[in-house]
Amino acid sequence: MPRTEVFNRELILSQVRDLFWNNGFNGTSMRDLVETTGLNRSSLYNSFGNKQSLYELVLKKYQEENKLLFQDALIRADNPRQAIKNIFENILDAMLQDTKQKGCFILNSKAELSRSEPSIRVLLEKNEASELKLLRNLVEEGQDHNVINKDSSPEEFAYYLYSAFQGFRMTGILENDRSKLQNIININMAKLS
Amino acid sequence: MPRTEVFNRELILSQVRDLFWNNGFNGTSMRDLVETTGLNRSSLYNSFGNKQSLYELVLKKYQEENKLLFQDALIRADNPRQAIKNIFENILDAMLQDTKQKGCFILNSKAELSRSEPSIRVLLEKNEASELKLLRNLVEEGQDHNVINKDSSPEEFAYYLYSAFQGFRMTGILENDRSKLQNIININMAKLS
DNA sequence: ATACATTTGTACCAATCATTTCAAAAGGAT
DNA sequence: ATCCTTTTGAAATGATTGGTACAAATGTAT
Repeated sequence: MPRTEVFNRELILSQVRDLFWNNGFNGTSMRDLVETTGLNRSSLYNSFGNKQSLYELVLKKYQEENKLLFQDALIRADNPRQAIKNIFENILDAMLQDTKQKGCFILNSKAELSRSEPSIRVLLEKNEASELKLLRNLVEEGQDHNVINKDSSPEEFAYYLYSAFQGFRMTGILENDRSKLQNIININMAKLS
Repeated sequence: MPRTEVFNRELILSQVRDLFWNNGFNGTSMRDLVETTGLNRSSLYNSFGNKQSLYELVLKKYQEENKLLFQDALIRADNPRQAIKNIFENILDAMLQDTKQKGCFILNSKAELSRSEPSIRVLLEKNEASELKLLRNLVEEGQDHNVINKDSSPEEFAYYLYSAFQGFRMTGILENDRSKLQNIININMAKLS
């Protein structure tokens, strides 16, 4: 019965994500999206809704991909302390691979839209809560196994690490010297052991 | 000979700064600026140039004000280690006073414009360089006076602190619980002594 | 009071914005 | 091959964008 979509949905969403990521919501026009995806204006609206829903769609997608960065770090780790270091280094690798130095899409959204778009704020708060939870559990486990010190509570260390990750990503926007960035990781990690 | 301006230049620039700070460059229209300043469109252009120059003007202004936050911290400090703590706490106070949770104007600019506006990038790079220099000197002095440990070089600690400040400000956008934020400061400071 | 440089108010500009309209094209099911 | 639903293409919508033109108002200096 129906005619089927001819485009690669994943590819289109990646292109949309990169555009919003680089230029922000207000710095990206539907015209830009049409041009870089090669999709027709109608197809874009028909398949993904309006500009706002398109943005939320790719922000959610990015948040999921970001979670994978965390999960990969956990899988590769021998212990919780190593897992946290792996998270830092996964972020570092992502930063060095991003030659345009777009920073973190989540943080860019936070800076641009957390005050003006309640629905975006909700997405950001959910992301914060889930990251904090993961970190809290990781620290707790690490303290149980004596690979993380008990100078602060899991909750406190979690906030500290969450803050450190954000600073690390923001620093990477103007700085792409691997050794300077690695040094930041090292000092942060030193506080845990 | 000439007719003189009737408006309060400082007040106008504060209003412009707050608008750009809250909504970003692309999220703020000249119409918005006219409405909130109460100034006429012509006066705005005549006295401050176009939108871009207006933005750069208030970003520079903010960077200067931000520097005062640092200098105040130095003045109030007994030693370099205390000075760094004071910087953190000056930032904390500024964050708690800002009920709209706009974050840091410099970081918002970095997220939104560092890639698309070369002249803004230059301003941001200058700011980074001057902050790093101040922190490096502070750490060096602190190490000389044995109030900061020598686990890392002044340069390394400076980058670490610069990164920590940024993370701290970004965290404050969604979080305004004083004790949670104070806790982040405490853990960061613990790494120095 | 007159002259004059500057600021201000109003109106306007073309370009771009997000979104919609609607007919044409397309492809799977019968 | 025909039907039918969906995806497309092109054009147009009204609103808003940043910026300008120009005359009127204004205040200082003479």
